[in-house]
Amino acid sequence: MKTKFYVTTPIYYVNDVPHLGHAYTSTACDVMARFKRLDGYDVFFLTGTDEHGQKVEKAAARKGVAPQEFTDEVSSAFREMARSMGISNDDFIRTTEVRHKAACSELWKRLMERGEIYLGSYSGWYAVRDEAFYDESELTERDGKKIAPSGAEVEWVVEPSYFFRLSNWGDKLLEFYEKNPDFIGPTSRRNEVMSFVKSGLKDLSVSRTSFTWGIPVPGDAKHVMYVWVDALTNYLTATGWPDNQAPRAEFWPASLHMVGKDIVRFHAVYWPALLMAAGLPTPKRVFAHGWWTIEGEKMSKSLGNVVAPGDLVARYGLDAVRYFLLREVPFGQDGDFSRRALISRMNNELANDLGNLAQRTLSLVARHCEGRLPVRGVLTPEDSELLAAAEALPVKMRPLIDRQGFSEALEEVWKVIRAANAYIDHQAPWSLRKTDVVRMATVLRVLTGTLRWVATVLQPVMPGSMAKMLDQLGVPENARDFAALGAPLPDGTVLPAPQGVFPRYVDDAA
RNA sequence: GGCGGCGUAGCUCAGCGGUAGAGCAGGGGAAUCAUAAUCCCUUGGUCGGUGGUUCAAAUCCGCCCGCCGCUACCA
Repeated sequence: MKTKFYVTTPIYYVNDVPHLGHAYTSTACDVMARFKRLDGYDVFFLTGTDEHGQKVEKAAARKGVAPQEFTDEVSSAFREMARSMGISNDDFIRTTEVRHKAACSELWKRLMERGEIYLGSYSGWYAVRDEAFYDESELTERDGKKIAPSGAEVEWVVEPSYFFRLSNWGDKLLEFYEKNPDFIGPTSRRNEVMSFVKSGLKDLSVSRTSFTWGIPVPGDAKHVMYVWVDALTNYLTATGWPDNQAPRAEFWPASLHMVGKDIVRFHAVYWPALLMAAGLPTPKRVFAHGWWTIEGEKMSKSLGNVVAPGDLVARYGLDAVRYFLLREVPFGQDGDFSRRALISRMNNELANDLGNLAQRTLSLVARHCEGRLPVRGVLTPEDSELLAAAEALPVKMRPLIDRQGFSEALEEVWKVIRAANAYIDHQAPWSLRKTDVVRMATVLRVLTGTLRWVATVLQPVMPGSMAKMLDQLGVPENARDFAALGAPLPDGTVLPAPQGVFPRYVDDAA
């Protein structure tokens, strides 16, 4: 039986339209999912939308539509984003679905039964104008009145609220982090989370009475669940929970929750605490990636520089964008998305290094080997060295991918591609054609073999382009996973006419 | 304020106790199979500053300077 691998994107909040950041998270998860599938895992890849909460309720009201109608529309925009980015998710969950409400209610009931949730009251300085609570320390005084940073007047408000006994779980969380050093990545986030927990946890207010667009609290319809309790539960819902006979029940606990750095706390503190409190297994890993700036500036609506994934794909091509996102920046750090950097990667690495290597190799095969996979003769040390480097790729990449080291994994592949370019130059098969045809055949076969390994391991990042390259290398569709790499293709396999996979990007703006 | 991190070639970064590295950018050369792509060689750094530990420090410790993150109830 195959090992299970369950990866999730956050469910995207429908108060926003899909932008580069969403595409980034989803693409990273997609690469995880595709890599694991190629490596023989049984993968469940989940994405979806988070649709409850006051912001959504208000946004719908502003548009003059019912919340459900509003979320239907925005949710479909996220579905479309996934399609345009080539995301291979197995399910798309919406928190407004019946299955999800059922799972949330069940989780709530269990927490109540275990005494982990109690009815109390939430009190604080509330600004009616801002509809927000402020901490005492944020307030200033004017004419004897407390004033919020926004300038709004605040008043002391007490309202009933259910609370989760988060304060009981601090020590258990710390113990959990110690025992599972890989639970939070990268390490800098782990440090932050641990210091946050060490500073002491307060009980968490987990219901709201100030709006109604949410999942009702079982047995107390005046309250709706705090949106994060609702949202986090989606990961469980999608496995069919609480039905332990559901087809996907075996996927819990999740292998990896990919998140943006802004929502680490919810995933690395609240979520495991809720699960432990409910007596359920905790996810294996939470990884927080960084943000993109656009041409050196923060992406924001007011700057008008929000990048729509669809526009990028239309202009530069899907695989180039996916490659750039994962190659340009060490995953976990912030990075800058610039047109110049993207084009540089496209032309130097995709067109020149890889595309041109395939093209020059395959056109020599087409012209001088009758378009058939040539016979490999006796190997020289140079031949063996290149092949060994290519064949080591899955082994080298596995641990890197397991800790989301995408750019490092790609760097490993490019080391092999650069070595192959050096090899073809040194071996000069175009000269061997006149002096030693047998040797020429061996050199070309070593190169097509190397390219097959390279194209195979690059499929998760660039599925479309690598499918084309594997077509040209004569690799049948059922022989494109890692397990199939062990069996060389038959000599004489007929190859299609070579075609460029990565054209150079010529700037037409100039 | 507290806790944590970072500051290494023009740019992006790796190295984290043993005579400074990669990619890109710049310079020179080779080759001509290929998407004018490729290959080889090369310029360039007192590793933020300053004290200390050590036979030996970019690497460990102290202080200083400069950036950045976290420091809970919008999601």
